[in-house]
Amino acid sequence: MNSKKKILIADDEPDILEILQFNLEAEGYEVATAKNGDEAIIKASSLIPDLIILDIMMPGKNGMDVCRHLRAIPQFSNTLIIFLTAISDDLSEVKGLESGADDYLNKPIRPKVLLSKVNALFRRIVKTDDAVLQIGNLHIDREKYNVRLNEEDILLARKEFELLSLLASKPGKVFLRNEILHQIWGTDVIVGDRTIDVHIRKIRQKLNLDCITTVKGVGYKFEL
Amino acid sequence: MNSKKKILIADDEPDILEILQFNLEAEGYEVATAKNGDEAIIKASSLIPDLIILDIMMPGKNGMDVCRHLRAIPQFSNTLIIFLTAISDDLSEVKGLESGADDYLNKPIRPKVLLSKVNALFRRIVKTDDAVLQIGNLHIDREKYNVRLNEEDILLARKEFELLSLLASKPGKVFLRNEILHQIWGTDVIVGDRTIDVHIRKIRQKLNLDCITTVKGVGYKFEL
DNA sequence: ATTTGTCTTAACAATTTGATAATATTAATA
DNA sequence: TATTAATATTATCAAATTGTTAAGACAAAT
Repeated sequence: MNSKKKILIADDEPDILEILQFNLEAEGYEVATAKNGDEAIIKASSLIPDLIILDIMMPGKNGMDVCRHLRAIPQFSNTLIIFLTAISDDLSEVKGLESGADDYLNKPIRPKVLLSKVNALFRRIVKTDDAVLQIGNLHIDREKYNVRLNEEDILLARKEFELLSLLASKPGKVFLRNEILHQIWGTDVIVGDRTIDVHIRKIRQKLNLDCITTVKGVGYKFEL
Repeated sequence: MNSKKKILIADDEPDILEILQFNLEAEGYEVATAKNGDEAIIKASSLIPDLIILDIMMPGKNGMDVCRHLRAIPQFSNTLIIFLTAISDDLSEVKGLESGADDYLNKPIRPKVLLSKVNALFRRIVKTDDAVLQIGNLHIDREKYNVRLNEEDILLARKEFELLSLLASKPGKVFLRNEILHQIWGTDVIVGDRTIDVHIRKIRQKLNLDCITTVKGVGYKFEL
């Protein structure tokens, strides 16, 4: 969990490779590069990167070819893939679902955008994966439906559990009341204005821990 | 915050304007129109749309002229722009130029294609949109709804946060009072003249940092 | 049939916010 | 400098928002 994330970049322009490598390494990632599609496939197989950034336009095997090739291998079925596209590229084909990319990035590349995108992808993947959340000494197991705080089990009702689980899935993020309603009650169910508050109160009471903050006029957030 | 996305359409053919406007409004967007390039520039400056759809061929300033003009203004450096092209237009020129458009749409227009393209662009931009602003030692996290200055959290009320967030999104740019009103209060809400001042004051007070400059007779700008 | 626990709501309290009015201050200009 | 227009400041109040409690409907368990 603590190991550096590995990223493989494939592009035929050395300048691009260098810029990306520099920025990503500065951000703490381990970076490998490939100058074309075939090299990308070979390096991917040996490195098993967590994320692969592929230029769409490359001589020989292009980005989509590489993507399809890799996706066919079970080992890479869940690897993150980002495409680099120039404005002149025919996006329609890229966007056609089949390509199997997780995101796109337009050239010219803005390092900040790249980094925020990469970070976001990793954040998302980490979040999606975890059935068990561990924040400080608070333990939330979404499979077993239980919550433990300081080695002590805490009984939460279903709605309370779902609410806490949602908030804790992204510590620090403020969930809008609407967002909460949609996530937990669904888009069509209509409940009164105070329902969320009451559940929040119960969670606060049961946990007896100052971990849910109200952001007035906006929503709630979970924070250690 | 007014979350409806604003779209400005510029075309010299009234029929086209009408069709586009109808379809986009039906999709939930807020739409404004312009009959030529100059009008487009003027309206863009006051509305600050999220997306601008420009016909390539217009009398006077054509689409590319408008695009170049707007792109030169920092405020519009990241605004989405879609070109409308007729088959007879010289596409090589359009594509070849680093005109700075985000996508193209061929006439005759198919509403479905238009909508899917527009939606796709917004989806992408949402992801790209930086949730975290970092200016010097000031940290603004729009997702966590918090502001940190020198490692210390600062509590801002919602309007204050939105206002600071807006100003800080383009450091150095002067926001007209009108612009601020539109962005934060929405186009229909009417508030008194001194309301903005009071919020500005509170931000200055809470941050205790000389970062918001008054430009008399014009507006405010954020600058560290 | 009774008990238990969950979820929602209503009612009201407590709190925070945002807008305004009134006044002071500043900057530009004649 | 006097004048004026624009902004700053301050206190105040109404509105918006959330917190809290209790009670009732319902379902599951006993």
